[in-house]
Amino acid sequence: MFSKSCEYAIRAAIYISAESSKEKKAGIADICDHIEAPRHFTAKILQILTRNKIVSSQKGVNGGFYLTKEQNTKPLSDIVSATDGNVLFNGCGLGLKECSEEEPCPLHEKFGVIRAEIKRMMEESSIESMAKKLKKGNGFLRAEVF
Amino acid sequence: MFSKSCEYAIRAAIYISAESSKEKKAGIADICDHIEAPRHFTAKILQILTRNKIVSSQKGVNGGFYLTKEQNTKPLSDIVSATDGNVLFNGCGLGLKECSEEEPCPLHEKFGVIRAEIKRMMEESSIESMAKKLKKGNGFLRAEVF
DNA sequence: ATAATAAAAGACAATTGTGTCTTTTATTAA
DNA sequence: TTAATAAAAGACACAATTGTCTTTTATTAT
Repeated sequence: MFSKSCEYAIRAAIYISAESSKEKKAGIADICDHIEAPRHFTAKILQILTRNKIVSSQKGVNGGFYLTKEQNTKPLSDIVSATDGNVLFNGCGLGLKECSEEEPCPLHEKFGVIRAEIKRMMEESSIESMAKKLKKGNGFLRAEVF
Repeated sequence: MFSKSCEYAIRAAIYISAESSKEKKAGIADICDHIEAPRHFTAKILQILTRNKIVSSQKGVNGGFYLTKEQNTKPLSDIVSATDGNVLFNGCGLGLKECSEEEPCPLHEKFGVIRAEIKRMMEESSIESMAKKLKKGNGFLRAEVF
């Protein structure tokens, strides 16, 4: 469904949000530990998110990634668009460039419904609402090590 | 959502079904013309489908691909499983290996609903029902050239 | 000012997905 | 039985995605 980049991006953003609520900035090493993601690759992805103003970052001592109040309210759909583009939200299920109401693919109608629901799900899920689940202990971003 | 392989596979299967209903076997060149897909790549994908008994093939003169009555009733989900595996139908939206009811990712519940609907959509759509739309002229597998 | 820190950026490597071309095998019409 | 046909199979080639490593830049505590 989503690319690896997107999966890491969402998980990282949620973790950063949770840490931000504790007034902490999160460093890459810390983030990757907690979401079980490859370090340098995730660093790149976070650069995309900062360029798109989805997360904030600060260099230097005591620096790291964090979210402003406004950024916290952003929907996961923004992360998907930034990493994977909008094909998932707009594209044809069978990959046809010219698929439309006038010239639909055989799956057009059914797929349209699904696509709209995916979009709605991601638009309705804010980063902070996801982080909230983490903090309440009924949400995980990696397998727990006991 | 689906891989290119899967998109071509579904489109090819639907076209073969439509031709089959006219008691015709479809050759690769013909198939690729009608679904706008790369020839040799599609040939490979059709090998996967025949190995999985989703389509039938016959070599030699007057040979080609066709569907038996039973194969015609198969759901598109079979094609997805054959080409892309079952990650889309079973996997975690955020790519967590260990995501479960007990240890869910923050998107678990919402994504579960979507995933089930995708699965249902593909299980409820038979190859022949898709081919029917083609034949009725309200379904296309490529941009029409006028 | 300096050293330590941490993100940004760039170069590169490995893997997977996609696509092309050629040879082989099976089938059938003649 | 032979020639023509069409799928199967195998060897590559190219591109995109994913992942690693190193260097640079900005920030801040001292």
